[in-house]
Amino acid sequence: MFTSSRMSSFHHHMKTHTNEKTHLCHLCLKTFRTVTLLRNHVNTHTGTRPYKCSDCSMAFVTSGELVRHRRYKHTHEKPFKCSMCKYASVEASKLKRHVRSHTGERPFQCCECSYASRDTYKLKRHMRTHSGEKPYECHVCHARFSQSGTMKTHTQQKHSEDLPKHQCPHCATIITRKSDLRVHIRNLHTYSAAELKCRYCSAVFHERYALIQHQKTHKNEKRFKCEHCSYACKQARYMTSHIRIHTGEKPFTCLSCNKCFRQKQLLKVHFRKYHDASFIPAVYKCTKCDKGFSRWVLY
DNA sequence: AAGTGGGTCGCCCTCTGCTGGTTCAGA
DNA sequence: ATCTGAACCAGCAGAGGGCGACCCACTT
Repeated sequence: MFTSSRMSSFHHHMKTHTNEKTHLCHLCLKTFRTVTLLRNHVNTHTGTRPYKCSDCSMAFVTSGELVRHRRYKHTHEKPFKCSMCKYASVEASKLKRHVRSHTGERPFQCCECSYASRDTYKLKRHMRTHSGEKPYECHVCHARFSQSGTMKTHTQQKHSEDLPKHQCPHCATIITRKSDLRVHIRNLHTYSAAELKCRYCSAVFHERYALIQHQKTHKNEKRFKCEHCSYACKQARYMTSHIRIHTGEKPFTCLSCNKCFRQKQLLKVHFRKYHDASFIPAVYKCTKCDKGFSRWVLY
């Protein structure tokens, strides 16, 4: 309800209800209620910005814009304070938008899917996922992206020489993206309540990285030891064939002369030597004593 | 009537962080 | 040859900063 002690103010107020816009912009034919509004509008055409900032080179059409600019850039005065957290903003609309992050309100519904956003920009940006629009192009390889940030990261990682690196605080690993470092820490350096057992011995760990480091110590170890002699080897398959020395087992039989062998390889060598007519043993000569060998392995 | 200050709506931008598919080296 | 898993990568959403344009009430 508008009240005023002055008749002029009352008349002025009443004009706001008439929608009477008599001031015409001769450049775009738009009409305005007051001369001031028209003048401000014409200034947007001409580029006239009478309100200049004393602390930087910015200039504005209206005094209100200047005040707001000064709050953002120079005074940092933030009159709109959130009652639920420490957030404060220069503009009421920003506070309104921020409050939605507390209430969960999402007034902007996508017409193509169930997504709803808290502000118009996010909905507009989301709509690109339906339209396939990719307005941002890499100036080097011309790859296209739907968001500027994605393009920026791409350019930095693919085409920049001094790209930032992220050192893991727990190990020597260096990872190019901060978010990937977080994944690395989560997967390898986070305490696990469940025991992580070494696949080669009885050791147990509660952190994956420690387990992996420990398992590496087994790498050159001859873990497979013969129960009957001092023989040891790195792989189980070698032990299987070694054990046949003690058991006398010879599972590979030559079909030409019925001779039996412990290893498939031994049978192969036998067959080529005694039954394969096309086989010509290669002669490998020692570079130092000129002695000849029929097999490279003996050399 | 003109000027001023506060307010609203809308647009665009950046920074940030998570997610899931792909690649590649080592087992 | 195959499997596994860590790092790489693009996609996409959340949050907030900054400005343009305009409107309105009040004061001068």
